[in-house]
Amino acid sequence: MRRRVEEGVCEVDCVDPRGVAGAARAVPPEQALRRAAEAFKALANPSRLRVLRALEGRELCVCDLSRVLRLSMSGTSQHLRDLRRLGAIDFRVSGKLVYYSLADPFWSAIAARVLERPGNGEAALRGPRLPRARRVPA
Amino acid sequence: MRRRVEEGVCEVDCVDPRGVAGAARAVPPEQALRRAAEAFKALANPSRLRVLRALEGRELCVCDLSRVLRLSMSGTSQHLRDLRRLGAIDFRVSGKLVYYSLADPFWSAIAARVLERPGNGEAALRGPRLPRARRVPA
DNA sequence: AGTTCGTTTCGTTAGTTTCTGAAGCGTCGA
DNA sequence: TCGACGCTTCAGAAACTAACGAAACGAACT
Repeated sequence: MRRRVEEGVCEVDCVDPRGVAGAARAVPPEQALRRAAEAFKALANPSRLRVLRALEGRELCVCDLSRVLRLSMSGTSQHLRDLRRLGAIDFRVSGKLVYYSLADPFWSAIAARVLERPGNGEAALRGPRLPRARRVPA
Repeated sequence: MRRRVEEGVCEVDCVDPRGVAGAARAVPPEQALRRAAEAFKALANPSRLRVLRALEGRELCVCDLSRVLRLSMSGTSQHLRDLRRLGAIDFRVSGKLVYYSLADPFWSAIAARVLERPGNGEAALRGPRLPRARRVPA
């Protein structure tokens, strides 16, 4: 006796309506989620993390940074733009050179915490296959 | 009198060889960077952040979660796989249902910190154009 | 003025992410 | 033992990302 299965919805009001309601209340508004996701995206790249470390305690021009990143200067410039949008770095122009430096320590601190985490995100590199569920009595 | 400009490299040994050397020393090894970037990638999505909040203090089955995410069940399942790879969540099978819950508080704490940041990553949403440099004497 | 050169922007290409729907797996209840 | 159903996996479409080289921009020299 099918109910709403036709509509791609599981059972009537599904397993735990109160849990769902509570969860819905606990979830931040869409815009905050999008913002935070954007921020994490800015950190989600090895070259950009490299920049945050390279600038720890020093300022460097784009040219030198591109050497540290082993990346073309235009590629480097684009990563720097992303980090600048995040607010993680700032720059200063002196003649022909543009010197970048850390701006908001919040972001470099977060990067550092994840980088220094013992066996950091190691799980994230385990092959695509995950151990399958072991059955547990209700 | 051109030097190495032909090769796409800026000037001889560029602006600040000592800074470059220091930065190169400060930068973590490639693998650590890749791992951390993977971890941040797992957090860099509004739906996955939503999951981490929804599971705060409760466990939910995939079916209910897909309702909270307003997403197909298969899409939900894939996000859960990613978070599981990260080690952020865990699951428990009971009959036909699979209940997911938070595992390592490290990751949900990081997500929370960024989500709760006042005006979090707001910069990251400023239009693509950034204010251009103001000149500053050397 | 004209050239040089560091930096940024643009245009393109290759690779990645995210979603949906279909097919498959495994458990429960009839 | 069969069908129903929750969940996962697969396959494919659409959108996005990361890299490069070419072109543009602008400050500093001649």
